Amino acid sequence: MTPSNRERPTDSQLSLLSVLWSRGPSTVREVHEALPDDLRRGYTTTLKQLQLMVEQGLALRDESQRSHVYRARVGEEETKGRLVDELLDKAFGGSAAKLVMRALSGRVASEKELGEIRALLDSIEGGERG
Amino acid sequence: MTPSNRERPTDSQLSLLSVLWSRGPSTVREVHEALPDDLRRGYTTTLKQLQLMVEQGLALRDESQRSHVYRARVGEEETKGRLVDELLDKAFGGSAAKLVMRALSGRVASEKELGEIRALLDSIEGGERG
DNA sequence: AGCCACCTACGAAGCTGATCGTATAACTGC
DNA sequence: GCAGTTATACGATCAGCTTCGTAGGTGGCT
Repeated sequence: MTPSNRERPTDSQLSLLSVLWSRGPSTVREVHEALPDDLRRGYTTTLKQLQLMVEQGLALRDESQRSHVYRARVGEEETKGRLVDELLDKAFGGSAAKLVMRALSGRVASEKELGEIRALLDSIEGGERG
Repeated sequence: MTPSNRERPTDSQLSLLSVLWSRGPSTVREVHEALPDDLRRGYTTTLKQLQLMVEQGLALRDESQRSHVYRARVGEEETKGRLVDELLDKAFGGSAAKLVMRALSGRVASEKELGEIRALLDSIEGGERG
C-alpha cells in the first residue's frame, strides 16, 4: 500500500524534494528559483530532474495547467527515515545507538535539542516498559 | 595534516573498509572471503576496488609479499563521522537532533543502548555548562 | 498576423562507479 | 623444466546520474 517502496532519491533529487516539501506543489520555475544558489543548475536541468522523478515515482505532476505543477509523492519523514536506515545498515551494523552517538559527538546540539532528545528517550522507554 | 580530507568511500568501498577495520591488514583474498555473501562479487572486482582505494587514498598496501597486503588508511570513526555529517547536511539541515530523533523512532534500540545515549547526553551537557 | 516570452520534450555528452574477462607474472611440487 | 594454481594488472563494458542544447508548442499583446 505504501506507494514508494523502492524509490530512493539521489542527492540532487533530494534537494528538489526538499523544495517540494517546504513549498508544496510548485511549478518547475518555482522549484528552480527556490533552490539554493550552490545547487541550482540550468532551468532545463531542473525540469529534466523533475520529469525523471515523476517517472521514478518520487513526484507527481498536474498537467492541467500550461505550467505543470509538481508535488512530492514520497513523504518527507518516510524518505529521510529511509536514508537514516540505509546509513544505519551500511555503516553502523543497524545499531541506532552507535549512529546517534556519532551524530551527537560530531556536532554541537543546542540545549533545546538535547532536551528534545531526552524527551524522546523517555517516551521510548516509557512506552516499551509499561 | 589529516591524511584523508576529501576521500569519501562509495557504498561498495565502505564494505571493503569494514573488512579491513575489523580484520586489520589483509590480502585481497582474505578481504574477498570475509565479505558477506550478498556483497561479494568476483575476486577481480574486489582486487580492483582495493587498487582504486589505494589510488584514492582510502587504503594503503604493502607489496613486499607476493600477495599484497592492504590496510585502511582512513580511520573508522572519522569515516563514519563524515558519513553522518553528510547525511546531516543533505537531509536534516545540519540538525543532529532531528537525525537522532529519526534514527531512534525508526528502530528499536535496546535498553543498554538507550542508557548509553543518556550517558552521552549527560556528558555533553555536563561538559558544556560548567 | 506576427513577435516574444515561456513552456515542455527529447536526445546527447560527460562522468563515475561497478563488474568482469583476459593477459601475464610468480610460486609450488614433482 | 613443466603444469597447475594463485597473484596482479589492465582494459572494456554497462548502467545510472547530471547537465545542457535545441527543437517545437502555446499564449499573450500589439
